[in-house]
Formats: sequence, structure tokens, C-alpha cells
Amino acid sequence: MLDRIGSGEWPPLHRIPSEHKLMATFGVSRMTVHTALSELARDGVLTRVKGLGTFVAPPRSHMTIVRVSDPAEDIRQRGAQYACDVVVAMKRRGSAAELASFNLPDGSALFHLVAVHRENGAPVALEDRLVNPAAAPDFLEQDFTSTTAFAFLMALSPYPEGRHVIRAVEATERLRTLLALQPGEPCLEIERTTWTPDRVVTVVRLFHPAMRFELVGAIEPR
Amino acid sequence: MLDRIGSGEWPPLHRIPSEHKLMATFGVSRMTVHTALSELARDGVLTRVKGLGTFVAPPRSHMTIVRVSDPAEDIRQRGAQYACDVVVAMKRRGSAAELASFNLPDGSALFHLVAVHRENGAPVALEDRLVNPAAAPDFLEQDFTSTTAFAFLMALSPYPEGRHVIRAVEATERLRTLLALQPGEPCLEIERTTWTPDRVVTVVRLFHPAMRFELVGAIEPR
DNA sequence: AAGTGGTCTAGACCACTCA
DNA sequence: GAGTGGTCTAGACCACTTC
Repeated sequence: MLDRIGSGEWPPLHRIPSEHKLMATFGVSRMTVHTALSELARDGVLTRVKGLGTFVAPPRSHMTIVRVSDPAEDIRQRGAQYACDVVVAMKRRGSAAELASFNLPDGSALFHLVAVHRENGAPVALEDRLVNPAAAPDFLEQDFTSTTAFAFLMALSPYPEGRHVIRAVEATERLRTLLALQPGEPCLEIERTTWTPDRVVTVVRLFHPAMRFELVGAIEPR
Repeated sequence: MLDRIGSGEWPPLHRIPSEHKLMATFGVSRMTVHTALSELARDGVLTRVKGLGTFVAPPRSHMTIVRVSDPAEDIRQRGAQYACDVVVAMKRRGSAAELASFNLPDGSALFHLVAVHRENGAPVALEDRLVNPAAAPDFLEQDFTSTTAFAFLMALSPYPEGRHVIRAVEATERLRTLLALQPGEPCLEIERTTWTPDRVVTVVRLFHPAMRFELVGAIEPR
């Protein structure tokens, strides 16, 4: 069936034969046809409507899937040496804007971590993280040079939902110093908010030196 | 089953009961159990190994899915006015590096398009695109102010595969001018290579002003 | 050899769409 | 009312893993 779509024999929006007809065409049972069609529909190649039929999906817009994981893991996987400097690790009162993103009342406290991740000594990421104390009460007792905040929080809330924003930012004086940036070198910023059904767990901003970092992803169906 | 995983009754890496046991537990047929488990495996919640068993997937690294579509569509969808200036549209001999990314022999010709996309008059993207003439012989005859190159190529090769690289870049003099950048403002660059089973179709680099553009995505299973 | 998941069959009932 | 896809059943054979 993929061949027929790829060859243009079944163009976008074309209605393909019904399950019963495909049974006869391919000489298999209806469950087999159905499973195959359902998988293609799940992959975004087909669109199925009960009572109506199965259609070749319209040309999809590109989706890129970017994996964002633990900086420490990434670095070690590349066979490089990982190190981490903790710049700030404290409990403090959140600003109004910060608390709004956690849906917490005014005056609540947040944990604040700032850390620099290094690959073979060179800084590759500045992590600026806020954590909801309710989600990880003993967050500050961790030794972040051995376990990253990412790994610690993932162990507590293994299946979070969340949202990313990726943008380019001009380097501030602080970023220039902490990330050892070249003059004029900007940063790639990834802001990530993660939550469980109960609460917002953490809001983290990762700043990466433009010249030493890029996000790679595949274009995928869907 | 999702409840049991979410509640921690089945922690990450836990081996869950076999299909036969789940048949009995839930009082359904094996096909039903199998379909449910396969779907969860496809969603990245479970890992299945033939002959071994079914396991709760380890905490997943975050995957962000970023939709990258036609700049014109995005802008119109926001209710803004779209316009496009074509800066360069020509056929020329490709450099060695360019031809290498197309897997074309030395000396081959490529189409080269440079265009500025505007939202309500303000430039939001500089498109620098190379196109394989074999994939779109009449590319240069298009009126890119009415149909974007993206839309045109998607119509010719509706189901491409591809690869993205996202990075932050310092603005060059040319970018500063064409995108009307603020002094010191960097760009977010999205480089996208798309191919069909036959050939590399196009390599495009989109430069976005840092202050007027960000990529938003959801953290998803898988 | 026993247990696992992968795949398939031939039939069934249902909810839905459209004429 | 005819045709569509959604879901389920009870059984089967296979390839693979582990003991």
C-alpha cells in the first residue's frame, strides 16, 4: 500500500479500497488488513473515517522531533568527560511571574538552581532552574555534581508532560562569563516547563553557546 | 494498565504480566490484550521483547515535537498579512559542498532561491534554498510571491523524509540588512534537508530574527 | 521444554455515513 | 439499507528467550 501511495497511484486525498476489498486483493483476513491500515493511519499516512472510508492523508507539514535529554547523559554518550559547577542552589521567594507559571500563590517559596555543565572542561550549557518544592521537597540536599537535577526530577516524576520554547538570544554579560563565549556569540535557549497531573514540577532554561551546540531532529510523519 | 503505571504499582522497568495472564485478569481475548499492549509500546510506555516479556519503559528522555511548516501558512493563520520579496532566483553551478549534500556529481547545476518572508511588513524569515533541478525542473518559473517554495515542493514530493538542525547564529551584515535586525540581535537558524526515496529534493536554511521568532513544542511520549 | 510476544484467521456485532 | 471502519473472540502457528 505504501508503494501505491509513493508511486502516486493513490494520490493525496484519494479514497482507497475498503477493508473488504483489500481482503480480497491481498488474500488476507480482515483483521490483518485492519491492523495494517490502523498502523498507517497512526503514522499519519492515512486518514480513516468510520462509515465513510479510508483516505490518503493530505501532504503533511513537517514535524521535527527533537530529543532533549539530560545534558550529562548526552555528553557521556559522546565519550566526553562531564563536569558540573553549581553556581546557585537556594530556596527563595518566587517573583509574581515565576509563581504564575507554577500556579502557586503569591509569596510561595521556590528552589532555584543555576549550574554550568561542562564537556571536557568547556562549558556547553547554563542551566537556570526553578523547582516546585511540593514536587521535590529535598531537592536542595542533592549533590548536583554527581546527579543532575534532570535525572533527580525524572526519577521523582518519570512521565511528565511539558512544553518547550526554543529561541536564539543575545548573550548577557553573565552568560558571556559563565559560558566563556566568544565576543558577539549568541546562545540557543531552550525553555522547558514540565508538569505531572498534580502540579507544575519545574521550569528550566538551558542556555547553550551557539558555536558549540545544535539541535538535530528527523522530519517525521504524523 | 496506564493507571497501574501512573500510580507506581508498576514502576519503570517492571515486568508486567504476560498476555495470557492479562487475558485472565481483564477477561478479554488475547488479541485484545495484544492490541492494547502493542499500542502502549508504540507510544513508548512499554517495551516488549519477544520471548522475554513486556516491561514498563524506562523514564523517557524528553522529546519535543516541533511543527515546521510553510512560513506563509503560519503567518496567515495568525491573521497577519503575508508578503514575500524574492532576492535571488537563479540556476547556477553548485559548489563542491553543496553538491555533496545532494549526492550530485561535480559541476551539476542547482536552483538557488533567496527570499524574505514578511509578517505585516516586518521581515520574519530569510529563506536560503537550494533545489535539485531533477526534483522540480520548472522551479524557477514559479511566482514565489504567490506560492511559496515550500508549498510548491510539497505538492511535488508530498511525503518527504528529512532532517533538521536548529542553531543560534550571530547575524551577518547581510542578515542584519535583509531582516532589519536590531544591533547585536542574533538569528535562529533552521536548516532542513528533505529527500524522497529517489533523491535529495531541497536544502533550505531559514534565518529568523531572535526577537520576533521562537519555536514552540510539546513534550510527548514515544 | 516452557513461556514469551508476533502474526494470522474466520467469523461476529456495533456505530457511523450516505443516499 | 448498504457500506464503512471499530472492536472483539477463540483459536492457531511461529520465532525467540531462558532454563
